[in-house]
Amino acid sequence: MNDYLKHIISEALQRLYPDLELPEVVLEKPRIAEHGDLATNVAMTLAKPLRKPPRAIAEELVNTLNYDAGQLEGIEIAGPGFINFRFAPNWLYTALKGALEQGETYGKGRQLAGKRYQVEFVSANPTGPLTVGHGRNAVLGDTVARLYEWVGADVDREYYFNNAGRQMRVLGNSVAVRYQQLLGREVDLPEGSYEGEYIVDIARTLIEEHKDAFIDQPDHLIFKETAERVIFDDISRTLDRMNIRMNTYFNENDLYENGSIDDVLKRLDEKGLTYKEDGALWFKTTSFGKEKDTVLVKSSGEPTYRLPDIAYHAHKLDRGYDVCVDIFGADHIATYPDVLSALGVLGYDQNRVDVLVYQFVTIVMDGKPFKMSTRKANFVTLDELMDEVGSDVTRFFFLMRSPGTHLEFDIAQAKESGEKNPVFYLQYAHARIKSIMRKVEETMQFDGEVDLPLLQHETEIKLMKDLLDFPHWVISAAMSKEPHRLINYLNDVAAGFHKFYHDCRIMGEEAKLAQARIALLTGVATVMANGLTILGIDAPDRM
RNA sequence: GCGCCCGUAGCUCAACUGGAUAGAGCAACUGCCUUCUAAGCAGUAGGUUACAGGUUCGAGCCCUGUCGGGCGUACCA
Repeated sequence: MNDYLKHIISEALQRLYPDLELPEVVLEKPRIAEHGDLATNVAMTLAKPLRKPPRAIAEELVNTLNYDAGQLEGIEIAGPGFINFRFAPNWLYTALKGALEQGETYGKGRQLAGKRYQVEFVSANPTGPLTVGHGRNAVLGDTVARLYEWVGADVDREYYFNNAGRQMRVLGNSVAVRYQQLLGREVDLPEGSYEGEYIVDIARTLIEEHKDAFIDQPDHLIFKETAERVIFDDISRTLDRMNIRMNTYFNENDLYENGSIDDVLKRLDEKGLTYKEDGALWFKTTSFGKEKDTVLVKSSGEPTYRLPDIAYHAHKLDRGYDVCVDIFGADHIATYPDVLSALGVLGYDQNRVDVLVYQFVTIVMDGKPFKMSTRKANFVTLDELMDEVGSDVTRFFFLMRSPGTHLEFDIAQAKESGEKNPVFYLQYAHARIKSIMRKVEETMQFDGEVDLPLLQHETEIKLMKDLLDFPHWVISAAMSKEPHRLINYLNDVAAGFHKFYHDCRIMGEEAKLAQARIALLTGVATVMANGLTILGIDAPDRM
């Protein structure tokens, strides 16, 4: 319908004003239902170049418009010069029928068909369990990946980690100290160690497996390696509970072993963009508008994290992805321009790297902001949260707000809210429909074709129109990387259904009407189920 | 100091990236269950979109400045 209108409008404009450079015709759904189904503002945008009042242009345009009366019921000029289009009811029924035929594929698009996408997210180093602080990253990344899949892309999910840095050494030592303590040695945990109880658990498993074999070798790699293994197991179990399955875990160390790091250094050097000073190797970021140059290799010979970051992105693009998407919090925003600059220098198309930056989550506990620290072990893990509220509520909570705004996560409220949490509003709509279906199946019999035009009630019309918007919102959420748009939409659909539930009945109605209504509800259930699937949230048949 | 993000109802947040009368959920108040799930529906109340200018047919959204908050600004990750 959208394309059809665009087409006839452009055509009319061409006939009216042959000399004019055609503007892009924008159609949008008016916020207010009385304003029709779709509206365009072309008349207003043309007011200036044509030096005519917008309403006059709109009138000329409407008069020359060639349209099929079977598709459009009415065209009006309103306000400062909007042209409002009203669809013929027939169009609505045909479209609904089409949606019903698609069933669980309804809403799938082909916008990114044939494209290979990679989404890199979570990427927490294995120093401790995932906390609610990681939750937003994990859920956003996975859901954006699902959205890309839904619009046709082939998507890989990747977890990038580093097990070689200072923090990991501290981790290994923390385990070693706990190990010694458990075996009766008087050793103090050094300042800055990991204090969490899980460290003691890891030490305990080491004792079970090896007794006191390593009591005099606190520097033995087994401490770090065991910790890493146990913690990674824990992390992937947590992700699994949240319906997140990674395709690959990429170790930063591979970039050193496969030569990517050296390769990047060499190629940057060939472009004359690096130099040595004070024993360190610098990247001339000033030539890209930054105030200072950036250190790539410290005077100690150790690279800064920026160098592997660059190499990692180059490596990802070399692996053949059309687009690589990073999900990260506002604190990492600074690295992004450097990586992009470097990739540009290395000859990559910078548009192949895309970033979703989300604002921080403020944890509120006992009514006060709560600063978490993995090291100091004052944190709430995602597992603990899911024990309380389940994974549906957890996912929903992180998705319901725009990534660009700060998210306040009140632990107490999330735990309390349980049943009255907004996610239940959506699930309830689905369960309620399924319940009706079960009842109807037992008591009513339908034969013959469904007669959709029997759906005439105001709330039925509204519902039908809402259902037909689903594909639009999937695309919108995917392309903007803003899953909350889909949530807002599903909320509207659920509200429309709940209203329908009160306005219209099925059991006790005349059979043909009941049959048509069941068809409509099938559509609603489909949209709710498909939408919740995209969000990684269960659509229960009963609650 | 400089850079990025944010500031919308008492609270938490929307507003499809410049459209028509700024909307939901909590919290408050009022109604609606002998009929398909009241985890619901209908209604009342709540706003100078932080402030001051500017751009244009039109601004919560764009530009400038001010105030307030967050994050950066490391030879830390």
